[in-house]
Amino acid sequence: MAGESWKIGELARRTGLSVRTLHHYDQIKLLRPSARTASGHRIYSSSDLARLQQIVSLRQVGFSLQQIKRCLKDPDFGAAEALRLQLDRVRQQIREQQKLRARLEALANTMKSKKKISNEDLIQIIQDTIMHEKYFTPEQSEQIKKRARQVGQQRIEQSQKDWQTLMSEVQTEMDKGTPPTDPRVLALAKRWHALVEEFTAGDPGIRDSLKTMYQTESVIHGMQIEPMRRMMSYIAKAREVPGRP
Amino acid sequence: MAGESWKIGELARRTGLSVRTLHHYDQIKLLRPSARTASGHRIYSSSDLARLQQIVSLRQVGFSLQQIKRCLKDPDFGAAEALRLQLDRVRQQIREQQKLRARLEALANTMKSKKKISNEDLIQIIQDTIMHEKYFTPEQSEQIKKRARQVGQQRIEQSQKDWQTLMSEVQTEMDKGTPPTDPRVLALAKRWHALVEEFTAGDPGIRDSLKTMYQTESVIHGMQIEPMRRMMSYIAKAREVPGRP
DNA sequence: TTGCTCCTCACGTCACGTGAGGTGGC
DNA sequence: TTGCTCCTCACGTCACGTGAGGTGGC
Repeated sequence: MAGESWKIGELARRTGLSVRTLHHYDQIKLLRPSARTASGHRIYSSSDLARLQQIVSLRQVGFSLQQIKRCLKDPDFGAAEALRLQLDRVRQQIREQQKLRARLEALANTMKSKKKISNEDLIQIIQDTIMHEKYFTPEQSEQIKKRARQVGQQRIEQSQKDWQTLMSEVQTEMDKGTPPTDPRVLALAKRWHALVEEFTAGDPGIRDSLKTMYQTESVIHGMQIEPMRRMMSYIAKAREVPGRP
Repeated sequence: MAGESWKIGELARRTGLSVRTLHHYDQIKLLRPSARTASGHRIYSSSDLARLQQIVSLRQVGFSLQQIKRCLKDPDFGAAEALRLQLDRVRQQIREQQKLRARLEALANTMKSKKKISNEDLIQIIQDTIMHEKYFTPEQSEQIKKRARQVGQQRIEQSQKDWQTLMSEVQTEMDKGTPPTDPRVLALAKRWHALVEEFTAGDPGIRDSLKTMYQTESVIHGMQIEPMRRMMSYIAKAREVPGRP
């Protein structure tokens, strides 16, 4: 029981904490050195060290300094209960971080097929990715990605151009007042459905999700989709016709 | 292009943010409403909304508000690079959170076999758990846990009592100055090794880790282990004897 | 005397939450 | 006139990091 003792710097080195941290613990009365020299230097005893090690351990299970204070002072502090809550919180946080990781990985994936992207385009991609998550399950996303790999980057770009072309043709007919029962509109409808089928690969789940997305959102990929919705209902009427006598 | 516009409360409701958050974004010049009423009320235009949606998206990939500001202002801001760094950070954080989760789960496991535990005892268990992690691999921990389940709680408690008894007997012989070559000490050594073997289940890896732990730490399970180290070397000498002619 | 350690303020961090105290528009 | 919304300060959060300016002990 010689009673070893340390100055603040020595204790910091022994424990891997910073001197500032020990100052802070002193300040908030979490760990006050049991003595001071005449000139005011802090002197920590071996029981101070033992307490500090308890503090560090409790920090390492995620307790706040306030919780640690109460835990060390108040025998009625429900430490076991606090640990259970802590576990719940950590599990929840891991789930959230994993979502974020999946999002960032999806972005990294999307980006690696492109060359230089402007910040503006990148933000657009981010917005699309996040919106995508809202309507497609991870399995559906996986399915779509797999399909994209199968058909290849070139075909995807071609499809996008085909969409542009098709939409402007549809808009033209609508502007001209062509009735949806016109055979030209039916032809456009067939191309429309073919492109949708190509994207969904015939998967009805993906088809439904896509439809919900277009019915819910007002802007997709930076485009107002209200005009597109009007095209959709025009095209839908075209399909009804062949069924009639 | 009628140019819709919203007051701050309306915009908050539309985006799910708080009014205070929008005040904050205004304050740090991240999103300033493009107009004010005569009485000073903020008026947000649809392009303000578009910018806000970009901000929200960038927040959802983990960017800080400062990063978002730069990303929206400076075309040279390396957003793609920042995303990669963000992914690294998130992966690292997940690894750390998973360690913490494993620790808390180990604690929950240890605790569920006990009834009411005082905070003091619980802190002791936490310290032991954390120390344990330093010397045993997850596989070894799993091994030890499995073994504990096999032998049962009762046998474990009995072993701990046996340890206490044995150590006090060894201490007695040391105090009496009994030479380690004495047959009584050899008998003690045999009991000692039997208890170690029982804990390690004959696994040499676990045996080594245990030895390293006792050689490195100065306090284990709240006990000074310096006296125990002295016992160990006394006991070790006892073993050397039978080998001699 | 020179280094190194120690001391006490005290501001800064990050993204807002939460009042306080008062005004504006239906 | 009563509610509801809006306004501008301004402190608080959490666990310290980071100086600033000065003193103490070998």
